Amino acid sequence: MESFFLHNANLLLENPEIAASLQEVAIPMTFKKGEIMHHSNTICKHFYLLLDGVARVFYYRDGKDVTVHIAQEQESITAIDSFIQRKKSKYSIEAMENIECIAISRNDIEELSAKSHQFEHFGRLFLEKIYIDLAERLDSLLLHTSHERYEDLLQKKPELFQRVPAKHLASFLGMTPETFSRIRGK
Amino acid sequence: MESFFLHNANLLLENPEIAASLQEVAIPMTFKKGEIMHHSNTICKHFYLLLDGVARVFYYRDGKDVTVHIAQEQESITAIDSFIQRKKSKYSIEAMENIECIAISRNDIEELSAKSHQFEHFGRLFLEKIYIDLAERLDSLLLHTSHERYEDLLQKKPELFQRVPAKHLASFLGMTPETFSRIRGK
DNA sequence: CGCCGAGTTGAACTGAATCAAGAAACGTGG
DNA sequence: CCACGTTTCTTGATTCAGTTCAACTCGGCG
Repeated sequence: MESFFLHNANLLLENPEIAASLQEVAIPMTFKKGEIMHHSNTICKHFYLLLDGVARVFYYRDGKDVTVHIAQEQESITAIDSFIQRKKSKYSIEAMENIECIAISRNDIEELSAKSHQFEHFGRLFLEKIYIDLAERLDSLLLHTSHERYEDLLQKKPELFQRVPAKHLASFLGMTPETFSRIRGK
Repeated sequence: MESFFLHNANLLLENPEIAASLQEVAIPMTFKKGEIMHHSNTICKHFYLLLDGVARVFYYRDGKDVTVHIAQEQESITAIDSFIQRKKSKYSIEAMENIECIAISRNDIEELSAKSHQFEHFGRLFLEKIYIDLAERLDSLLLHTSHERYEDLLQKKPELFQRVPAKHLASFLGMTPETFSRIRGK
């Protein structure tokens, strides 16, 4: 397993033409720690590439706050359901540190895709990548124990354990804070 | 939740130009019940659109046969990991009834995508769709009990309960055959 | 007929959730 | 910079859904 749904945006930025197109429409934005970058039940109009800081996507599952995605620098984050389906999202996005990022609007992405075959192509590649990530995440949740998922994340993204509150890592890994704490305490 | 990962291929066929392009490269194929349409540990070169019959994608998770996708008529099936990443797949595909289908090779899809912006566009839409399906499947497994997942599938795809052996439905729903049987017996 | 895989049923087990309560960390205002 | 209240984390006891293991039944097919 590679990224555990932490999308690396390099795919988009490493191609000069794509990067240049994105430059033109990118809007630099900042968010303060704790700020909600996107509110659930609204349409998410932006796709964010983080330059600094950590953010998470979460929603309320049976009244409980569940984190489904965490992104750091060089990674992307959006309310994917809304972004794809152009309907109100069940997800919110929260800045967990002060964030510097660039935002690209859904409309601009559509326009660039319509205009440029190559851009459309990279859009497809990006979706292929996050699809595989998601399939791996699903496998991990079904196949591995809480212990194994904890160790896996610890190995792949140790920084997160310093930067993100334990309760959010716990729900991201599909376990309760109590279980997370017990595993941490060996 | 809509499709529980049962991709409907109408997206591809309802557009006349796309359908016509696909016609040109589509290879009609048949498989007998029980036949393996794709062997794991080989590269899956085809994407199948089923015209008649039921097939499943499965792999061995800790030595156990786990079904991860089931497709009927008008739906598509492939070893998605291999198809996207062009590497050996961990999945196999098995015909659970005699199958009539058309096969489209990965190469042809790539060529059509390179040649036709519109085709590329539909490729992207298709991926968006299966991404949302997969996200819903993940949610379902985390949020709902075995009971609820059973009822959900029963309501959405009652035909499958006649056509597919219980043990495969069980693993598809993320439970043991015993649990499946107990739920079925009310 | 007799076999064999599939399905059912029962009993014991278990990983993780839940409930509860105390300790530590945080941040906000004085 | 400290005090206080709130949130987060830890630790323990209990519960539960679902797995595992095992035995038995059924139905199709040689």
